[in-house]
Amino acid sequence: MEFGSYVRDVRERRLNDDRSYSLRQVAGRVGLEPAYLSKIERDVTAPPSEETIGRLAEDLGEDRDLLLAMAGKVSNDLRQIIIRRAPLFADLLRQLKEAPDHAVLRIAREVRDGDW
Amino acid sequence: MEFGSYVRDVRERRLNDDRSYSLRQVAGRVGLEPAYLSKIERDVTAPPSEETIGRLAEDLGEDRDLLLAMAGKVSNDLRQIIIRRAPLFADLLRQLKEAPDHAVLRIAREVRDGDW
DNA sequence: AGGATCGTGTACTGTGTAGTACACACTACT
DNA sequence: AGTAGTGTGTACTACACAGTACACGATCCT
Repeated sequence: MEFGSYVRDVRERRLNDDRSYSLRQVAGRVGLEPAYLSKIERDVTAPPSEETIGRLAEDLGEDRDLLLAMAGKVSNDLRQIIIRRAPLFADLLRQLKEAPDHAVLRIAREVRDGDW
Repeated sequence: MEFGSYVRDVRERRLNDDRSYSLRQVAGRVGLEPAYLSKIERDVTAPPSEETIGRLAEDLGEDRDLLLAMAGKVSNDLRQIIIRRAPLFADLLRQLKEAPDHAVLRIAREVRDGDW
């Protein structure tokens, strides 16, 4: 699914039981021209900037990283984490490319529990 | 160190025992105008595109991911790995942010040895 | 019936990206 | 002494990015 159609779906679901989720009102809260948000939601134009996607995700109660991913972007803080130790993290990510979800999850859990 | 100065240092080191590493010849092999490479090496202009950095890294025998990182960029294939399973990898990376190098390396090794 | 709200069509703008093209002065051979 | 090669200054270009501004017709409310 495209970024825009997904945003539209989410917004319209919210709109069902909250009239403040009209395109115009969301655009107002997020700080965009309604015409621009309209074009975004119809995928007439490319997804907006990372900052705008962040505000949109917050207003719609969606996961910021997921929304960014649908826009083909990676959050700036993640980019910085990789860049700081580039060859190291590059290798790790390429190793993890084919690893199943539960393995990646297990690793994240182990690291969180601090057993290094 | 800035991207450009680093490239210049590397190139001049190569130039010491191989006259084919003049700015003009490298530019020729990599497919750039000499004036442009000159501006890049003096950090007068922003680092070039990912593709160009890749060709530069190859010609200079440098690590592609490292050079990209110095340019503030992340390789496209890594971005795709994250984007495919965005919230999952986002969480993992944030967990690993403070982990020491040897811990990250150990994880990469374990994954490579396929014990999941 | 009439104002408020709704989504959208069209035109325009400023900034950044990723370079090319050409001319110039300096140095190094031979 | 001449020519080949070196790095650099300046001007320019094409295209993408990230939007704003305004007008329009349709719908809802009361």
